[in-house]
Amino acid sequence: MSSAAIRPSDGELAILRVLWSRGPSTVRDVHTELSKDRDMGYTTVLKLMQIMVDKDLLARDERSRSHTYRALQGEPETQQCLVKELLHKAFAGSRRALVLQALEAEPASAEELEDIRKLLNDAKGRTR
Amino acid sequence: MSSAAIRPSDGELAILRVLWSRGPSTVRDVHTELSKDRDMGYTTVLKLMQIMVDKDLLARDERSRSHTYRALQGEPETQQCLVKELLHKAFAGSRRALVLQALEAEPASAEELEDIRKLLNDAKGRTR
DNA sequence: GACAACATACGAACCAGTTCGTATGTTCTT
DNA sequence: AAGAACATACGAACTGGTTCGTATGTTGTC
Repeated sequence: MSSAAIRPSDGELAILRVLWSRGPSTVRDVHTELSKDRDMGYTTVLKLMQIMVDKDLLARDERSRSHTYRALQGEPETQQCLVKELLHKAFAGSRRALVLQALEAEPASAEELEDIRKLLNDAKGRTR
Repeated sequence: MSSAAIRPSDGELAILRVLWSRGPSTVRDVHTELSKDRDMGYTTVLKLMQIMVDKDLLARDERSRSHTYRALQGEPETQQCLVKELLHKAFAGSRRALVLQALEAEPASAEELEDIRKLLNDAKGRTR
C-alpha cells in the first residue's frame, strides 16, 4: 500500500494544481500558468519545484535540457490529506459541522445540492 | 454586519478551541488544557495569547491579576473562514469534491450520513 | 565564433509563526 | 519580613516557507 500523502504548503499546492491539470510540465510551463494569477519570478518557481523533488512531491525527468516535472501524488489523496487535517484541527472531527460550514460559505445551487445528495447515497452503501 | 473572520494560525486555533469550549479563561487555564495534548511552556501560551489580542482575535480583561481572555470571533465564523480558504486553494471551489473527500477520509456511520442528509434538506430551503 | 536567449544551481534575505529564557512585579504563606 | 509561588512583559532564537539575485552552463542564431 502507498504511503500517506505529504501535506503540501500553499506554494506547493499551487504548483501541484498546475501539474494535475496540465500533466508533466517544465518550469516554464508552470511559471507561465501561475503568472496569470500571482506575480512571481521564474527562479522562485524553479526553486520551489526543486525542493518539491527533494520532498518526493514531484519527480523530475532530466533527459531534455528543460527538465519536465510530474506530480508524485494525486489530487484526491492530497485533498483528502488536507481535509482530514482541517477536520481535526478545526472541527474536532465532526464532518457534519464541516459540511455545514462548507454549504454556508456561499449559497449553493439546487444542482450542487443534488450532486452532494448522490454522494451520500453512494456512501451509504459503504457504511460500516 | 461584522467584518470577516481573521484566519488563525494553528497555534492560535488551538487556543481559540479552548476558549470556545471553556468560555473566558486565564492563560493558566488554557495552558493546563493544552498541556493534555501537546507539551508547551507556559510563557509560550502567554505570548501567543498576547499576540492574539494585538490581532483582535482575543479580548483581555485586566481587572484581576490573572488576566482573563475571551475569543472575539466565534467558532462557526472561524470554521467557515478556514473551509472557504481550503475550498478555493485545494478544491477549485467545488464543494462536491470537498464533501466527497471528507466522507472518504474515514468511514462514516449511518447516523452521521443521516445527519448530513438533514443538513442538505435544510439548505435546500435556502437555495437561490 | 560571438552574442542573445534560456536553462539549472544555489546562497542569502526575509517573513510569519512558534518557542522559551529571563526580567520584573504582585500575592500568599509562614 | 522573607521567601515561594505565580503573574505579565519582552527580547531573541529557531523553523519552514518563500522570494530572488547572481553564477554558470547550454543552445541557437547571425
